[in-house]
Amino acid sequence: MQTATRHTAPLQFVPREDARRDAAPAPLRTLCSTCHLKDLCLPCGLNGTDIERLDGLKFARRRIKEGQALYHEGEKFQFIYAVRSGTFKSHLTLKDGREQVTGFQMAGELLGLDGLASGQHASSAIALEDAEICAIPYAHLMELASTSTDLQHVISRLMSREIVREHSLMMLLGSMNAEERLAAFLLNISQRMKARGWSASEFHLRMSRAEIGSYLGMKLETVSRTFSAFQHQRLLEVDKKHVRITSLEGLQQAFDMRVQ
Amino acid sequence: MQTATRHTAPLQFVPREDARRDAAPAPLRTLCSTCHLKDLCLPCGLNGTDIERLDGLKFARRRIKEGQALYHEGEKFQFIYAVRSGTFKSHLTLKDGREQVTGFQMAGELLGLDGLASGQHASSAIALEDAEICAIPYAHLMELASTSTDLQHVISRLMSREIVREHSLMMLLGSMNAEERLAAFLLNISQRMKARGWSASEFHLRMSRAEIGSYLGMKLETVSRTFSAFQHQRLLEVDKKHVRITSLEGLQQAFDMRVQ
DNA sequence: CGATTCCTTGAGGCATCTCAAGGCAAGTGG
DNA sequence: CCACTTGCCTTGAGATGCCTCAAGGAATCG
Repeated sequence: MQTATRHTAPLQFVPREDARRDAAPAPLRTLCSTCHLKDLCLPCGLNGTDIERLDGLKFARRRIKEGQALYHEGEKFQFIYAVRSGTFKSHLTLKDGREQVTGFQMAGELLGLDGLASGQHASSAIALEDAEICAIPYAHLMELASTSTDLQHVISRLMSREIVREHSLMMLLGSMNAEERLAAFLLNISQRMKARGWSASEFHLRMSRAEIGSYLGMKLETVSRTFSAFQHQRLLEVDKKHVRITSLEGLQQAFDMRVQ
Repeated sequence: MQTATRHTAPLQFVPREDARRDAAPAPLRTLCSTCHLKDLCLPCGLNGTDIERLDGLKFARRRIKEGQALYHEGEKFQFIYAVRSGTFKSHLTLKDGREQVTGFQMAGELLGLDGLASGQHASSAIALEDAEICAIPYAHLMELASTSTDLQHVISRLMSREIVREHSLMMLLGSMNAEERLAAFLLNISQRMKARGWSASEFHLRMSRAEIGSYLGMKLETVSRTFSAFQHQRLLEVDKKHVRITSLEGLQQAFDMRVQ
């Protein structure tokens, strides 16, 4: 295990040295209402007035380097994190050192909601590439929510979405075979890429075969073999982490075999 | 499939005929502050003033007969349900007719939180025995929450708890073998029984082998064989659905092999 | 250039699934 | 009350999909 993954990134807002050199530092105040991710992220579903109310939210932007942790399992829960750029994995660590990946988070998605239950983070979040996040103080968010029922609804809805997401994952883990699992995974990534304005058919996976395997409940060798099988079936073209879906219908079919 | 499971129980408060005969009808107003489940259910963690505020909540009590649905996947979401008595299963139905059980709910636990995300229930809830629930209108609950930040916190915490619960299930489905899965399941049931003042070592399972199997991601035959294996290991005494844990330590060990 | 990490592929083993048969308990109808 | 059905559980035997172990290739890094 790398030492980097054991170390939590500093809490304060720190534009990295190289960022200072080749670009203007990020503005001190970032507003939800002008954020390019506002249709995916926290403000999603809010009307004009409420989005402006969200602008009252003071939060820090932080850069997280690849391999660094945003938070660790067991750490005190204080912030909800919104991914601005980059990709994260959430995972639990088992007693014997193995990990179960519980999710991958992309731009506009939230991290840390599982910490509310006990006041401690129930999982760890690791950056899979250099990333940037907004750290929203939970207490402050709830304060703001008490002034707007719509904002309360949005927060509840986001948490419910997480529950629904995990339901489908349980279905996947509980009753699908290797090909169905990987097809479901790739179709999910594809949709999320599309929602972010990227190509739905060609993308770069940020996670390793082992991480995909942990997420899907299979060994890395099985993930690799299933990628190869999809290539032979002419559903994909794979070059390491670069994936091109050549037959979306075929993938859908592999997935649709069992799922609604 | 029985027709009963395809039919949703009526929405209005209906004391059943036989209930009217052999007992006084349930009171028209049920108060959270005097409920025997208040330490497990919605009021959990609230202080005196806020619990009394919860008493402003108007909700109906409903009886659900064994096999009947509280709600179906796809139905409009309007209520959060609190189990007063009885046991439920939540499940998703796959295209090919098979089902994935996503959880079992006991007295004091909440049902329906997955409906918030889209305004439609994402799963179905079926009573595994005659049961009674409180149907709490979600809009009304949120109205009340807008008057109390503590109540908001409690609702968020309950949703977060559901996320954490599903995390552990993912860990179970993703990286444990049959014995570990069943041990984890039985220990979980045992804890929840204990929290309700029942015996932690001897209880009656309300769900079938097939339902346990669906929940744990294994076939009913494997569940049955694993029960038998535990009996041979002198960890359990099993008679159909009646289970007596004779070695809690042994079960813990079967489970602890991998999990924190 | 060696060390390291990640990926791919092969061969064999094993845990779980599949298929099948039979037992038990509860319900039903004659 | 008995014969029959039905649902649920248990157990066995064989099949199989995924895992384990192992080797080697490709890319990255100091």
